[in-house]
Amino acid sequence: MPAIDQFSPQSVDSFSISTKAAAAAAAAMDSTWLDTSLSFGLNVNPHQVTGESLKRELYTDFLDLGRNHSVNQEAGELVEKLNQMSAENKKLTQLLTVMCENYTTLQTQLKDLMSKNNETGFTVSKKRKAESMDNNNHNGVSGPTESTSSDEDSGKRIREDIKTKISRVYVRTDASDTSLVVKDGYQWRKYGQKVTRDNPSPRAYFKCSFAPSCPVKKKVQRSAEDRSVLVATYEGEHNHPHPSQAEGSLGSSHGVTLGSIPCSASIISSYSSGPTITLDLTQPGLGLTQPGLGNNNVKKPNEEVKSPAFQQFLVEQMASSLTKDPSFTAALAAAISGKIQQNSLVQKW
DNA sequence: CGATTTTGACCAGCGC
DNA sequence: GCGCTGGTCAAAATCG
Repeated sequence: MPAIDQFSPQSVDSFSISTKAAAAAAAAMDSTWLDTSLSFGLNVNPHQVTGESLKRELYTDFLDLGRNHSVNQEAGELVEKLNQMSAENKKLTQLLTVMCENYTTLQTQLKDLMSKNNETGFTVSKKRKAESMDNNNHNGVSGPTESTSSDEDSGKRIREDIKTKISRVYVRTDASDTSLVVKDGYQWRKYGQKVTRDNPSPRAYFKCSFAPSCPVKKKVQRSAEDRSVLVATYEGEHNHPHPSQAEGSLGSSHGVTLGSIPCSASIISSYSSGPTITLDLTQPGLGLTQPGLGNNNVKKPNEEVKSPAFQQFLVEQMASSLTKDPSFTAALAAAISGKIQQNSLVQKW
């Protein structure tokens, strides 16, 4: 599962380590290098530096600096900046450590839930005949004409035992955005739209573009409680590869993938019965919570959670959430610029 | 010009 | 049986 590996704890650890190294370097600079630079500024002493040419160069530089500016002031500002950077690096390191821990915890919980689900399975009783027939026709050869009245009773029994994959995904979008589009990487063909009784927002009905060979259907409707949340209900399983995977190139993830969801979202995947799992990526702790989105029935995670497509979805959402978080990007930028500054200063000195 | 979306009509299940 | 409701169909419109 390459997508998961891209955000593996190992990779986070390595980044964390490198950030720690940067922080350590900054701390070291605070105690030694900065003191040296300060001493240059206040009382230039080239004999503290080894290498005659370097000493001369530094001495000349600082004499020039002293002529043009207040060296003391500049050194003070530099010390302040580097202290800030050091503190920021430490904060970032801590954040990454916490994030890594949370990620590991979340992964463990997800595995637990999936294994539990695999043990128990679930049964959905269908209200509508049509739905049941759709569920029976996963090979895509669908249509009421295939059902005969003679096997109605046995059909009923079969329908009762039908195990259909129904997953629900909540996507936070702009409330003013009226489009009922949930970009999940697959291609869908809209075949209907209805206003339902319990929700003033219209419900859109989609079929997979690979239909009739692919039986998957999707319903998208805004949440009645929170109009900024789109509720996408998936029925069935795709019997073809994810378009982005089918492309077979590494760059495919830049195309129509789940990462293109126009939001950093709270994503909830669930069965139509069982505990609902809310993966709230907007929370710093990436914690599991119970949603208040009107699902009075408790829901279980679907096997779809286990599918590469969905895991890629999760990973991309995590990455998206991180990259869209201004504080995270600012801290990252500070860390990187700190490193670059450090390197350039080391080269110069 | 083919694919997709829109939208009113139709169908089927359910409750009364 | 009738009405309500959710889901689907299919012709027309729209889009690329």
